[in-house]
Amino acid sequence: MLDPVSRVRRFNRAVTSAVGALDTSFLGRGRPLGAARVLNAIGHGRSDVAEIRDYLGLDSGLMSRLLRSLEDEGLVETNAHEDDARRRVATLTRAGRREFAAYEALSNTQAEGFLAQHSQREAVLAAMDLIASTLTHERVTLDEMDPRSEEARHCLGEYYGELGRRFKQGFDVSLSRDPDAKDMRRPRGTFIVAMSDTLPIGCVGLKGTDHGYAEIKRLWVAPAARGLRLGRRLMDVTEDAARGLGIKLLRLDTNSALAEAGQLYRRSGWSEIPRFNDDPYPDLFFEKRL
Amino acid sequence: MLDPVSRVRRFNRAVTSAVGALDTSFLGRGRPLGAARVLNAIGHGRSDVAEIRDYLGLDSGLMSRLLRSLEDEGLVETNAHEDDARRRVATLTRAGRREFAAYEALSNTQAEGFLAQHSQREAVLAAMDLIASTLTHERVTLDEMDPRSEEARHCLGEYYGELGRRFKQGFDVSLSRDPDAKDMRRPRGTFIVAMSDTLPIGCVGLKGTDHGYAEIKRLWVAPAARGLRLGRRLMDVTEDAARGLGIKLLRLDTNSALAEAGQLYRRSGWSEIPRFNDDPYPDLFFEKRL
DNA sequence: CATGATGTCTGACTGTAGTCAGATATATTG
DNA sequence: CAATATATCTGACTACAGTCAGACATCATG
Repeated sequence: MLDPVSRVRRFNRAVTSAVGALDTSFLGRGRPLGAARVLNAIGHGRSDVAEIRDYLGLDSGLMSRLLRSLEDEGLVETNAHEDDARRRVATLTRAGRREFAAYEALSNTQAEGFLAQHSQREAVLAAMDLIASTLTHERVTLDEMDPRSEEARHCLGEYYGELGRRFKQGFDVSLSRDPDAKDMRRPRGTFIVAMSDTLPIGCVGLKGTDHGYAEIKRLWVAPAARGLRLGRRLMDVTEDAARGLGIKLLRLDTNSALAEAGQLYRRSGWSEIPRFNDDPYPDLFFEKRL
Repeated sequence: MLDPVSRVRRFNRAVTSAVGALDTSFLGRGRPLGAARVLNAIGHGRSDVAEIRDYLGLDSGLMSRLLRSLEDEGLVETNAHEDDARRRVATLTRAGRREFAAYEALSNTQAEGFLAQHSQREAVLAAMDLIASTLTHERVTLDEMDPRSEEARHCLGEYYGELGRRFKQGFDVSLSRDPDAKDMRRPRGTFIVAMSDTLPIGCVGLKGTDHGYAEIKRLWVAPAARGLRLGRRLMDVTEDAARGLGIKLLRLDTNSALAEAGQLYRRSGWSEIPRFNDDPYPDLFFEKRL
C-alpha cells in the first residue's frame, strides 16, 4: 500500500469520489451538468459558440441543444457574430448572470468548506497547486506578453521576493540593473510568461542591448511548477525568439545561490564567461552562441 | 486568481478534467463504467453483493443488472452466501481475474505515467497523500487492532523513525521502555489504528499497568494526515476505551521536542505532573482523571 | 408455523450524454 | 456567379445510469 503507484491510486480514488460529489452538486440547481457547464463557460467570458464547444469537447448537435435549453430558461441569448453571420455569440441575460453568480457562490463555498477541514491551509494549498500544475503541465502555454502586463508584474514580484529570501544579503531591485521594459519588447527583445489555465507560473525576459548581444533576464518558475522542466521550455522558446530577431549571441548573469538555474544553463549549452557587468548581485556569468 | 479559493478551484478544474479522462479510459476495455467498477470491487476482495452495492452507492436493481452482465461475459460467478441464502457472494472466474489484472495493469501504468511527468516524485506523492487524506478524512475509521498486526507495526516503525529524526540525541527503541504487546490488548489495554482506505495513518496505544493507572503510548499521526485533528480523535476514542475498561486514571509521558503533542494534551484536559518513570527520553509527564 | 423483515431480482420507466446524417444559411474562392 | 467550405441547427437514434414498484425466496421471531 505504500509504494508510489499505490499512493497515486489512493489519490485517484479519493479524488474520483470527491469529483463525483462535486458533479452531482452541479445538478443541485436543477439543471443537467452539460447545461451548467455551458452556462459557466459563458459566464467565464467565453462567448463564441465554437470556442465553448471546443473547450468543453462537445458535439455541435449537443452544443446546439444545450444552448437552446439555456435560451428556453431565459438565461442566455445568442446572436450572429458581427464579422461572420454563420458564427453565433452567446451572452448571459440578467437572469443568466444571476444564475452564474449563484454557481460561483456555490463553488466558492465548497472550496472554503474544503479548506476549513484542515488546520494547515497553506500546506494544503501548496499541495493542490503542485498537483494542478502537474496535471495541466501539457496545457501550459508560453505566451509573449508585455513586461508591464499584470501577469508579467505578478511573476516579477514573486521573483524578487524569492531572491530576497534566497540571497544572504537580501535583494533590492533598485540596486540591480532593472531592465527597461522597452528593451524587453519587440523588436529589441521579448518577454514570455508561462500560463497554466489563467495562472501565471513562470516567466523569462529577453533584453536587447547595443553591445552585440542580448541578455536573458528574470527567469522564474513558480515553486508549485518546479520539476516539470518548465525552465527548460522557457529558455528554449526564448532562444527561438532570439534567433527570429536575428540575435547571434546571448548572455546572462546569475547567482550561485540559485543552484537549479546554474545547472539548467550548463546542461543546455551555455558556457561560463568572466563578469561582463557591475551588477552587485550576480556572481556567475554565461554566454551562448546561437 | 491567487486567493485561496481560486487555487482550490483551479485544482478542482484540473482534477475534474483528468478524472474525466480517467473515467473514459475505464471504458477503454469495452465495458461501461458501472460494470467495470463492480468488477474491480470484486477483484479488490469485496465479495458480498450488499457490501459492493453499499461501497459503490448503487441501487439494488442496477447492481443486479450489472452483476448479470458480468456473468454473461463469463467474468463473475455468484453463489448463495453459506450462512444466509438470501445474500449472494460474487467471485471472479478465471477470465474475470484476467480482466481484473488488465485493469490493474492499466491503472498502474497510468499512475506511473503521471509520476514520470515530474522530476520531484517524492514532493508530488507527499502532496497527493495530503490531499487524499484531507478528502477522505471523514471516512477515516479508528479500529482496535492487535499491536503486533501489520498495520500497527507499520505505524510504530514510522513513529520510531520520526522520533529518531526529531530528538537531538536520536532514538533507540531498546533504551525506551517498549510496552509489552499484551499490556496493549484487552482486557489490560488496547491499541487503535486510524485507517484511511487501506492505509494506516495513525495509532495510539493504551497500556495497562499494575500501578492503579493506565498509560497512553505511541500516539502518532502520519505527516500527510496532520492538521485534520486526528490526534484528538485518537485520544478521545482511547479515553472512551479506557472508561469502558474501568480505568480511572491515565498517565503519559512525552518530550518537549514534540510540541504539537504537548499542546494537544494541555488542550484536552491533561495536567502536567512530576516525572513518574525513569525512561530516558521523555521530559514531560501528564495525567488525566476520567 | 405464521408474520414480518431482509436481500435480491425483474420489468417498466426516465433523464442525460452523446453520435450521425442531412438541412440551412452564410463565407470564400476561382 | 457557381462551387465549395464553414458554422450551426434539427431529427432520429443509441447507450448508460439510475429510479421505483412489486415479485420471490429466505431468515428471524414470537
